[in-house]
Amino acid sequence: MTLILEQFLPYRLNRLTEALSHRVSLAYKAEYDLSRAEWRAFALLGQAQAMTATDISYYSTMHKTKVSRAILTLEKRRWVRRDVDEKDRRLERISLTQQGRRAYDKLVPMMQAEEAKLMARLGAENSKALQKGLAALEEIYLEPKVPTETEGAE
Amino acid sequence: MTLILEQFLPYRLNRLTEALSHRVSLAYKAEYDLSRAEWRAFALLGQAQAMTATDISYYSTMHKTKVSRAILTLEKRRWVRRDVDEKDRRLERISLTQQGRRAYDKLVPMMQAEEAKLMARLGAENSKALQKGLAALEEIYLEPKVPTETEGAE
DNA sequence: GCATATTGGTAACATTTGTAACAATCCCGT
DNA sequence: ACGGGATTGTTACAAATGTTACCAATATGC
Repeated sequence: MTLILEQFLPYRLNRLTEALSHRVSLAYKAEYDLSRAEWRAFALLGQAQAMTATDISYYSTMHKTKVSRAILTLEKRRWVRRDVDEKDRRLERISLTQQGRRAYDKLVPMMQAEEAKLMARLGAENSKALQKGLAALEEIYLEPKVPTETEGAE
Repeated sequence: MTLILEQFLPYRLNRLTEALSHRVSLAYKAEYDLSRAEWRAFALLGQAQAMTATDISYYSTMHKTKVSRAILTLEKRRWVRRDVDEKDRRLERISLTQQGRRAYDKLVPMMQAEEAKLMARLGAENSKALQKGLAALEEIYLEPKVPTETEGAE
């Protein structure tokens, strides 16, 4: 009785995630000395106009205290700012500052270049297969949840 | 200029890995109170006859001190044992004890059942696409480091 | 309206993790 | 055979992380 890890999905995903995340981190670490947590929060904020810390936590699958600290660091760099939501004053809507946006605009092309390079190496056919497979997985495991809902453990 | 994270491979992989790993962890946590690190080392050891800590570190993408500690814990449970390699006395060949093997034999079917359930939900076509895509990725990012002779059957 | 529960976010504390230094062993050229 | 350098694994200490408790604001139930 043996579990063949080379065929076991969590194992494969874990190794690939590690390898890819590490590769990509070289760019934002070298350029801006961002931690992984900071980069993840930052990238999310670059895409949305404003998010709450809870949103970031959900989409990044990072613990909320980790997010809290990442945001604090980004805030100190003046890359993000917070505005208390006037309708629900518990909420802090976090968004990029102009300075943050400039950094973002510089970082994104590097990431896209890396991604493009990868896709080229994969080839059209494999790339397509991958997209299809991942999309199917996401549909099963990442049912889009409304961000404001509570984080059920599972 | 925006990086669309839903299409960004490291982001997608990260979320999926988290979701799947968490799902799977429910089984070994509930049954045996294993940590993630312990489970990973354990699963590797179940598959090979014997591995060194360095091997485990490489294949699990875990830091070597983390591996060192996981092994210690497993050893205390009498699930694994170490034997100093007589040819190279720096090496410790780690392997499952009989007791460890029994636990492994109990755990593996649970994991396989989970995997099978997932594949069924994915469907044959998506599953095939996923396999293909991942295999291609692995070829690029996980160039097989030649396993040390330690891993081969002797 | 008022008490109570819930939510978003932070802080304090304890645990876990990684970095750096270490001992033991081996390798290799001389 | 010797010595510098590499490799394996552990440990001490510092940094990162998560658990828990907490505060403030809001929602809910009576």
